[in-house]
Amino acid sequence: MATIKDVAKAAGVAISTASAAINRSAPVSEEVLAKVAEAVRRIGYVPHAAARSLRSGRSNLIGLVVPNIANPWCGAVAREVENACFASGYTSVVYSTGQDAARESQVLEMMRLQRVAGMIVIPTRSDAAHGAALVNQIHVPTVLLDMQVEGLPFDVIKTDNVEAGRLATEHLLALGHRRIGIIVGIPGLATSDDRLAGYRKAHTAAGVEVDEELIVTGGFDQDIAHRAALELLQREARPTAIIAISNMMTIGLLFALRKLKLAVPADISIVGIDDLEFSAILTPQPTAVATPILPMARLAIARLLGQIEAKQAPAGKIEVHRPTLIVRDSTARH
Amino acid sequence: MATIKDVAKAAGVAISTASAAINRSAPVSEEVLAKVAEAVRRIGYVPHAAARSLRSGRSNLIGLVVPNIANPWCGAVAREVENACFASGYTSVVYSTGQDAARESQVLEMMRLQRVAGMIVIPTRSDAAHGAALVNQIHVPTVLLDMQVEGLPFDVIKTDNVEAGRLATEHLLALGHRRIGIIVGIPGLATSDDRLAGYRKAHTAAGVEVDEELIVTGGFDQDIAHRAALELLQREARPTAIIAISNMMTIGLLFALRKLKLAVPADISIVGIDDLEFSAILTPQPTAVATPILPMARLAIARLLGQIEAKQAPAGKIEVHRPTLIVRDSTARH
DNA sequence: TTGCTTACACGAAACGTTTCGAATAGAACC
DNA sequence: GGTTCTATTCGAAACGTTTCGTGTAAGCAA
Repeated sequence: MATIKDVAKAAGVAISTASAAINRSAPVSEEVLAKVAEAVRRIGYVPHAAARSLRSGRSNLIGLVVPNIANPWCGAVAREVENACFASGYTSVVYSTGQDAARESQVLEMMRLQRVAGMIVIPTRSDAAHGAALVNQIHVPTVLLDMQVEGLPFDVIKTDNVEAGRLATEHLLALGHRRIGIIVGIPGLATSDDRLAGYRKAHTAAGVEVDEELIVTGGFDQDIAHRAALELLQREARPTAIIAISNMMTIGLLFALRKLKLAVPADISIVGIDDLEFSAILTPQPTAVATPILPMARLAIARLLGQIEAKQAPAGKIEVHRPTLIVRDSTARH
Repeated sequence: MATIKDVAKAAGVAISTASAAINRSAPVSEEVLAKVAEAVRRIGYVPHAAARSLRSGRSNLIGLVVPNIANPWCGAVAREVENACFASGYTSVVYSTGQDAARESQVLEMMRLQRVAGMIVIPTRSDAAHGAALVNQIHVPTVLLDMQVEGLPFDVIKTDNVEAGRLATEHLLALGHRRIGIIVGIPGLATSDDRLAGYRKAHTAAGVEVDEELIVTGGFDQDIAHRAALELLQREARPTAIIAISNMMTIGLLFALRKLKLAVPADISIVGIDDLEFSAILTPQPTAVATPILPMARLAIARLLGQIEAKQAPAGKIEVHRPTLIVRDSTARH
């Protein structure tokens, strides 16, 4: 494959001159500029990113660490990141953690191997122990998306998860529901815990006592949430409404309802947190608390690129975006 | 950041010995092996992928070029590719083309810049002109997924799209439908053309004439398909059944039906090509022709890695996977 | 013309690896 | 004890860039 040496030879200039012409990194005469450009075109020269990054010490790789790239929610983030990277001459490399801390550690190691210039990370855990482990593994500008990690000094872009849980619950309480089930994810995970906290907060505000029995753990997967929902729905004293705290969990819940032939919202009301892109074609259309994932993703990558280019340290700033309740047909008065 | 030089110094050996010990690329005594391993651990050394690939001429990057990573279908492919890459010490870099040839060209240029070891490409076009353009841009082992490109000498892993179109149509014809609409994607694109060909084939086999008016072009996007579906559905002489040839198009179609308050399958029957993962929670559950995307993706990456490691040339083999009809509730006798 | 500046072009070093031929040391053989 | 072999270790070159200190010719002021 053609190298810059070939370009230099073809253009009849020194290698360093060719480099300067290609990168416009030093003054070069119009004449030489044209000769080099022509040579590049003729030879079909494309610089070698690895060599470039090795010498310059600057990488053009941006790491994206998500729970699961097959999840459309993550896909949307990836798309935004990819777009922004492309526009700025970076290339994104994506890895999925499967929401598993050990795997996350391996993935971060890979990122280190590739010497990414910076990372956007949706973490697997949010506790201090996890933060302590991670702080030694991350040596590049990083922006945490969707979730804060205790003790990690990076910028965070997240949703107000307490508010998200509160909005969903408040809506159901206002409709007269008093036995509201909630399927949470992994305990100890901030997104999950916070949304549950919002659930409690709404209850307190309404003066309704929380029945701890109605809080079930479902994991963030569709399958596990599905099983948890089945269990919850088949109890003697069934809740009159259920909240699922993530998109995949909502699908699992809807599947369980379908299986048990329960009518929504006649038999039971449903609220999902995180909206489903295809909710318009569901029957009934699910009431949901939407989180502004696209703007958040865009902001995250913009922040990251800013930190990389300006070599400015992260402010450790936590930016919280407001979720919004979208009332549709899956919730009714009780 | 620590380099192999630091490791060598810490272990009290030469750089080349350290390299040999780390990579097990040459015989090294047990004693030195242990010393080097210990040094690596203590210093926290992680090799520099760029330097390594520069010197060795081998890259550990695998390129994945898809229409749109936010599309769950592509996400599923990405996940499989990522998994296989991870297991073999490669890292995948994903780029979306937006089904646009110009963008695809830019993306391939990026892949070239990164000197990927190989690529899995879901092409944007399949005609010979496109093949002629692409053949000059691709210089690494490549496997084409989902679609063949005329004149490109690579292995292809695809579905039998004619059969997919035929299965969907045959099913509807067997149910007594005679006016079957079909929303196709971009004309000239093999997946689209072939599925349409299957539609014609089924008609011929059943001795039913095709009404060309019922073939509308919708693009692969949800929005465009949605508009095309609306147009088709609001005609004087409405078809009694409609086929959508991709997952996103099916969503667009379902949305249009919902908007027009048409009952499925009472008013009209629906078949989608490519199954929707969440079809279980739709009402009615859509009859679909499923394509084995996961096995195909797994096969593609396995093939590619094989070609890269064995340095064996692609056989130019076209592997065709069978689609299967899954009858659910969206189709009824006419 | 001389001296000084400006504008550009050049050559060589360096980035962190791998690779390969050469060096060394001990073991085995005669 | 010298020679040959084997097993390991070493040193230096090379991969394709960027970067930086020098060199040089033209332009300008004196």
